[in-house]
This record gives sequence, C-alpha cells and structure tokens, in this order.
Amino acid sequence: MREAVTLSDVAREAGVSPSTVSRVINGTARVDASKRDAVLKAIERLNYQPNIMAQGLAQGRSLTVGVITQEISSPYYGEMLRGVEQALEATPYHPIFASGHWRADQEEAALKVLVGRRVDALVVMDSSVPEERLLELVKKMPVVVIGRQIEGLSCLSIDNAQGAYEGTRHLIELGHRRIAHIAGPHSHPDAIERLEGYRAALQDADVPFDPALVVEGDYLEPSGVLAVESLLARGALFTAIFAANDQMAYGANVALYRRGIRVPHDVSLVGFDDLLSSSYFSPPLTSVRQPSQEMGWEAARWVLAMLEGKSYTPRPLSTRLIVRESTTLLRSPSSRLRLQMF
Amino acid sequence: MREAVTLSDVAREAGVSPSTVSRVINGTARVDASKRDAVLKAIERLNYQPNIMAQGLAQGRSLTVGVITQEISSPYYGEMLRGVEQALEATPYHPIFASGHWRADQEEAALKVLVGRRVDALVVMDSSVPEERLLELVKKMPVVVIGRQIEGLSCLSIDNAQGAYEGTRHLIELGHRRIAHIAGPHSHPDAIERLEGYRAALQDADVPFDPALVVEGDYLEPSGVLAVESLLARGALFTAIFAANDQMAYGANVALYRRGIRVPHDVSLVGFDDLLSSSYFSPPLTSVRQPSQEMGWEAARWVLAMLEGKSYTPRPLSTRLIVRESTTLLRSPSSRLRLQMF
DNA sequence: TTGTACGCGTTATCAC
DNA sequence: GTGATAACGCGTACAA
Repeated sequence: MREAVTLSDVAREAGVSPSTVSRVINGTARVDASKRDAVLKAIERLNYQPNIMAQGLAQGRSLTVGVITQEISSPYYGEMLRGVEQALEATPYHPIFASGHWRADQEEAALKVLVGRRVDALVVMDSSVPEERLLELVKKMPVVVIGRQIEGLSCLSIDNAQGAYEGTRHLIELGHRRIAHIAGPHSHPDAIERLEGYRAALQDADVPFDPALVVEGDYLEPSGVLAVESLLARGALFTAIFAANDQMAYGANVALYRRGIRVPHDVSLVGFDDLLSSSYFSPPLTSVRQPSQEMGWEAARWVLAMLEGKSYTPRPLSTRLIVRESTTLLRSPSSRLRLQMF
Repeated sequence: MREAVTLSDVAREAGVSPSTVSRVINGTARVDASKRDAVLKAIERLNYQPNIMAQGLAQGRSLTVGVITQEISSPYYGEMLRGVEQALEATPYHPIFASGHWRADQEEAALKVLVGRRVDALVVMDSSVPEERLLELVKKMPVVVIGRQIEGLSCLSIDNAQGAYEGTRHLIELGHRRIAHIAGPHSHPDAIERLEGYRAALQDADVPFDPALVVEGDYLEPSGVLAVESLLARGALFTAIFAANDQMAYGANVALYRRGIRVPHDVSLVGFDDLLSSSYFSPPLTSVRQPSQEMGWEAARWVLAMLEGKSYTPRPLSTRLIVRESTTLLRSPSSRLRLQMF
C-alpha cells in the first residue's frame, strides 16, 4: 500500500510553497506563469490527486450529494438514480446512495448515514420520512423531495391522479367498463392519488365504481400476481386491468397467462411508470409514462443550483400515456361471459 | 445552515477532554464508568455525529468502498450493486458507485473519481480496464474484480462457457437443431465464452455449426430486436434462439411477436442471467441463472476481509439453468417450413 | 485512567 | 504574486 502524493510533495517538486500549489489548483489567485507551469508539470509528474477528505475538512463541504432511494436495484429507482448521476457528471459533486427499503426505520438509518458523511445536499425519493424531519434537514442543507408535496420544501412530483385518469380513460374509450385496479400500498400518497384518478375517470364516464374490482398491492411483481388471483378467486368480472405501476402489471400479466387468459385479446392491461423494459414486454405494455430519469436529473440540478445560491425553476414534469399493444377494443359481450369460465 | 456539533463540543458538555470522548466512541481505551456515562449522555443531548471526513483524514481511511459498474440503471448491475450494498450494511463502510458505460475512457474517469475520493477498496465489475492498471491499483488497496480472470488479482466469475453449454443443450434435448445465437459484443470476454459454450454444445450433439445463425448484439434490448430482424431478413431458418443475455432475449421476443411468431410455440427462447424480471416475462423466460446479487455480495465481503487483513474464500458461484415456459419440444418438421413463410 | 500536544492534507488569512 | 501560519475535526503518541 503505497504512500499517497500530497500537495506538499508537489510544492517541493515544483520549488514553490504549498499555498501556491493550492492557488494553481483552485484558481484562487493569480500566479506567475512560470511557477504555474512548474506546478502543473510537478502535478503531472507525480500524478498528484487532491485528497478530497482534506479539502472537505478545510472547506467544510464534501462535494457529495446524498440520495435517499428505496431500492437501488429497482428498475424504477434505477432510472431516477441514473438521472442524478448524469446531472452530476460534469460537476465536482458525486452522488452517494442509501436505501430505505420502504421502511421508515431504515429510511431514518439511511438519512443518518448520509448526514454523518456530511453530504452537502440531499435528494429524497418517495420517502415516508416525517415532514418535521425533512423541515429540520432543510435548515442544514439544500433538500429536494421527489414524489411528495410538502409546504416549505422544494418538491418535484407528477400529477398521479391525472396520469391514472388518462390510463383509465384510455380503457374506457376502448369500450371497457369493468376495469379492475391493482392499487399501490395505501400508505403511499401517490398510490392514493392514482386510485383517485382511476375513480374519477370512471365517474366521468358514468361507470359505477365497484370496490370488488380494487385490490391493493405493494408495487412489486408478486403482488400483481396475487392481485389477479384474488380477483379471479372472488369471481370478479373484468375485461381490463389498470395497475398502479408497471411491475405489478408484469405480475398480473403472468397470472393471466397461467390461467390461459390472453392479453390483450381477453383482458386489456395498462401500467404506470413506463419502465424502460415495458416496451420490450410481450405484449409491449401500454403504460402511463413517468419521466423518472428526468425527475432524478431535475432534482440534482436543483440542489446544485441551491448549493451555488442560484434560483432554479425545474421544468414541468408530466405524465403521458404511451399506447402499445397490451390494450385493445373490447370484443363483443362474450368477453364478459368468457371470463366466467375461468 | 446550522453549525455542526463537534467532538470538542461534546467534551465541553461532558466536562472531559476531547481524547476521552474519542476513546469512548472508538473503545480505544478504558474509560471511567462515570465519565463514560457523561460522554454518552452529552452525545445524545447534542445529537453528535462524528465527522467522517475528519476521521478519515486522521486515520487515513475513508470507510468507503468504491464500485466500478457499467450502468447503474441496468437490471443486471442493479442486482450486483444490491449485493454489495447488503454486504456493507452492518459495517462502517459505505459503497460509492461510478459508471463506466462500457467505455474504456469513462471507466478510467470513474476510476479516477473513486481514487480521488480515497476509497479504501475497490470492486470492479465487468471492466475493460487494462490489466496493468488493475495490477497497479492492487498495490494501493484491496481490489476484487468481477467477470474477469486475471493472474495476480482476486477475481470472481462464473463459468460462462458452461452456462451457455447448458442453455444450448437444453434446446437440443428438446429436439431443436437449428438454434440461432444472439451473441454479446465480441469485445467482452464473457460474450466470447458464451459463444464457445454454444458451439461446444452443438458439436457434442453432432449439430453442425452455422455461422449464418449467429448475430452479434451489445447486451441491450434493441440489439435483440435487430438480431432477429437480421436473421429473418437473411432468410435464416431456426426453431430456437439462445441469447447471450436476458435483455437481448427480451428484444428478440418482441421482434418475434411483431412478426406473429409465437414463443415458445413457433420458436423456443433461452436467455442468460435470469434477471429478476425474467420470471414475470410472458412467457416466463427460460434462462441460465447467474447469481448476480451473490456475486456483488461475495465481492464486498472479500474486500472487507482484505481490509481487515483476513483471508477469505468466496463461495463457489455457478450458473444454473432455470427452465420456464419460453422453451418447448420442437413440434413436427412443419416448424421449419412455417418459418419460411415469415 | 486522563489530558496535552501534535499530525493528517488542504484552504484561508495574513503579512510581505 | 508569494509564502508563512493558523485553522478544519478527529485520532493518538506521550506524559502525567
């Protein structure tokens, strides 16, 4: 384990003082061209790299942006993280991730880790961290929250109700009236909003809301499977499903497949998020696109701006229905009858 | 932006010297029970959190493990990163990721970032970083390389040829003889190995190798689409496809779907990796399972052991064929004929 | 057992 | 312009 080259080594090598080296590196003050050159050459020769921890100690900043995510391997959060990474790429900042796994205690633990590491700013994704905690944090550093709207905080979110409304309306326009909904966990505000959008679309089309057609999932694939099985077990009649996210739609699709129910021939299926993989699903999934990567990007740009004391107005982020091949016109009334056979 | 609480603050609050506080925190030496108590109470009261950067400067370590990945939002790397995260969870270390995007220059840049941040150890995933560079790094810190075998380095990899062999043999056992292969980029050693496994399986079954049935992709979904289109365009006859990874299999599946070719009825499909989403694919994908999460986990445990000066023998990691519903017995010779109609 | 003094590598504040 | 000198917050010899 070799010794690391320090700034002093460079100074000695270049025959100048450490301060001068620091000035050359940071452009803090004018330096004579010849000395400047000598320093740069010495840096090159010694392959010097500043010690970020020492810089941080001296300047009181870590050049690090903390990101609270729920699950790093999730395709949904993956896209957001990619957006953050991209936004930070050309800056001296680097992201550091910590996962909450959808559990309040783990989120708090993750928060502690990041604060302990003296992150300069925070991006909080879909957290269930208490408002007061966030309001406390924002006194210490720039914070941007994704997926919630909290008074006094910089928030970034989409109109979940509107997205769900459009997804459901699409099915209604195709002639479907018995539309099941696989909801997200009721503990998540966005899940509630999507459920409301679903109900609003039904109401506007004079389709009666049937509680028996709604099942709660947890945003993961297996819960989509369970949801469909539970719907079928209770004898629910439906010709379409609107899932609160793509992953549950994937699960639903498999459950239908196992029963020999074809998508979209027998049942139309709409998801939410439009994950990258959804266009390669078979059939390619109709979904309400959520600009996840852009959201991560905007959040990162926002905290960067705050760090520089600049103001920033994030671009408006909106959902958009992407129609693919998992939805189709309701076929004759026989569809409903056929479902009774399953 | 509030002032942070320092160790000295705690010392003052508890009426002891800073060194005593340090000792209590790190358990470096015995401390009188009463003082110890006072310190702990003061820490609690002030909500003190040690400054990691200062600790790092003083001790010459950052409590950070650097991870070179190719693409953070990739489902494949996501699983590995999750494994790393998990392994580090109960330790004082935290991972920090940097992406190479499959480009040598960006990998080198990522490496620079991590070294600049003084990571204590390095996990390098599927890199194309030159051997010499890695051998140079290993002099400075513990390094574990995933997906390559390099003399003098701690490496972790699976038997790609064996996995590919089994995937291909499975198809052969189902009666297929005209098996197309969507290969990974020839610049990747694992892609070459998988191609060789495919060829070996054919050879062992006396099935002639037909270069016209092999197309090179880049491990991403779109290349799977292109591969199938190119096969069909050149009039290739095949009843099964072995893709070098799941993502390309997804792409292939969509391309087939668009042509009205059904999986597995008309064409059987085998992937490689067995991503989490593959069991929710429709049809659920037969795939050669690669224990990605375990690989990340083992790599992290390994560098941790090295940091502690302990020796470590990683569990053997092997591939396993997971048979699902995208493969089926070759139906009558008509399959081949039918393909001619596409 | 406890406190003092110094060093970790850098930046910032002074003089010069 | 440039170079000493003192921080930054912590760990750790060393002395007591």
